[in-house]
Amino acid sequence: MSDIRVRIAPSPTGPLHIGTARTALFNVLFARRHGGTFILRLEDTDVARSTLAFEADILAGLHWLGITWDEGPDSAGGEDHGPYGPYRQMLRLARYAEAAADLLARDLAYPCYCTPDELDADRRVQEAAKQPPRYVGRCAALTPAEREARVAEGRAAATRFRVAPGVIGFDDAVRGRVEIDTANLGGDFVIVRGDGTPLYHFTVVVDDAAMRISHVIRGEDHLSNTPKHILLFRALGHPEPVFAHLPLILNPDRTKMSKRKSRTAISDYIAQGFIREALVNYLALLGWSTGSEEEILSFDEIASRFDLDHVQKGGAVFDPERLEWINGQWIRRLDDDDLAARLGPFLEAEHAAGRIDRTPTADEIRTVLPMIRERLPTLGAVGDLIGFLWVDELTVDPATIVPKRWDAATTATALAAARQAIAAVGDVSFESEEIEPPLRALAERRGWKAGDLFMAIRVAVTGRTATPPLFDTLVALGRDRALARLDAAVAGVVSLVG
RNA sequence: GCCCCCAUCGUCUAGAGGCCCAGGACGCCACCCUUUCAAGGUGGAGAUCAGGGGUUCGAAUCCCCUUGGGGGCACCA
Repeated sequence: MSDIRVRIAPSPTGPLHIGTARTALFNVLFARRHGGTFILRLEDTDVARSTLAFEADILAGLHWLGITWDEGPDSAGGEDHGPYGPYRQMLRLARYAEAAADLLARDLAYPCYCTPDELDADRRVQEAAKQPPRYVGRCAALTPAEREARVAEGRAAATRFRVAPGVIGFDDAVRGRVEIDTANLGGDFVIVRGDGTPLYHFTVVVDDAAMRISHVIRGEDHLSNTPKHILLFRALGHPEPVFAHLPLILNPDRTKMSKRKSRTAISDYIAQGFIREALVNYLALLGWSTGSEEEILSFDEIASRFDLDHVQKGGAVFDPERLEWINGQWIRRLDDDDLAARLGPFLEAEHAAGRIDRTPTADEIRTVLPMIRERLPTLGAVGDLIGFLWVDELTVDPATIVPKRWDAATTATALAAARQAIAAVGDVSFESEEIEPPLRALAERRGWKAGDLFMAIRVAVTGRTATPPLFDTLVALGRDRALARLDAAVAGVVSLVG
């Protein structure tokens, strides 16, 4: 195992986001490609917004995608494993406190007694003057006596890190050289809240240092914050990792992908019936490419090709249609048992929602696979596609049964004749090759276009104009039910004739 | 307001000075296949490589400027 160590550090303040999933994916891919270690660390210091439910959603989502970590918590609220634990920040509070005390002792940081109101006021003044927001430094040079006075006032002290003048430069693995003047960092920044809980910029560095992270691969939204992190690494006396900032995933209007404008929760995609192979494939290709024209790739194939050099710099608009196409490609590649098993939950959901009257068995699903596999953009489409197979009372509007070129009388006659022809096919030989010839012969004999006849039958027995191949559908329905539906349809259409 | 990043078909992208008057994929259109819908096949429309200057014998590829877009600037992560 190489000494490459990367991590994903989600915050359990919301369900697993598409962007987090992709960042996690790029990190594992990088680790797997180079024989490194992939770590999962929970950044749960925002106690007000973090929940165990979100934590569970995130871990389950990553597991569902097939993303596994070498170090970190196994499950929500579960045990940590790995030599650098614990891997949830609320369990590492003592370390942050120690690091902060060290910084304080060396005067690299100082206690700040400013109240939120004071800070707000400062910000408003700066805004009015069209100045960039920045900490004014009110507490930067307090004497011991002045500090004691504020404490005596009962003011809580936050800890601020001193930002020294200078230019911070680093070689981003995807963007190249980046240099930022610390004068633009907004002044000394808070690393520990007044209540003693540490803040993100601080914990991320303390932990990345402690966990020996070698490459920080994250979203571009952290690019501007990187100098703060570098300053902290240096203050803590730890070598800086390599940084690699990935392009953002965008809404259709090219702003950072958000819940408001796009579907961002992985669980939504799972619920719609996207499969992990497709999501992984699609996400990997969002911002990265093989450099070749390969499109459909498995996790392992991607892992063997992955590199940071081919990561795009510009943001990428999330394109649901392309995802759906890739999903269809992967669904077609699944073997029967696998596909049937994955379809199960979706059919159960259809049943639970009352759209079908019973949940088909795995065997039943398997027999119907050949006629639906190429017609499923998502697993969730299965109900609309063949749900009619499992409804007891199919209600069909008679008017929809009449083909465009036909009138009701012709339709009634044709359906009745078709009913006879189908009934003539015995129960034992009720196969599509046995059903088709007599129906075609019937159409020819009466001068009907076969397509019209078939369409009338199709709508009569399924209630839809778009279905899997008709004869396979009739077989799947079974002779008795097919005939019963035909009878009902004839009656309906006859009533139309009046 | 300040700082940083980015810029090839509508979208995802190939392209790392001549192989490019720019290739693939999604989507779109047409045709083929066909009982509908898909899938599949074939073909097509679609990008003066954001614009303008350079450098070079030669630039989508290098440099500069402009424009546009995005991100960041919290006692959020």
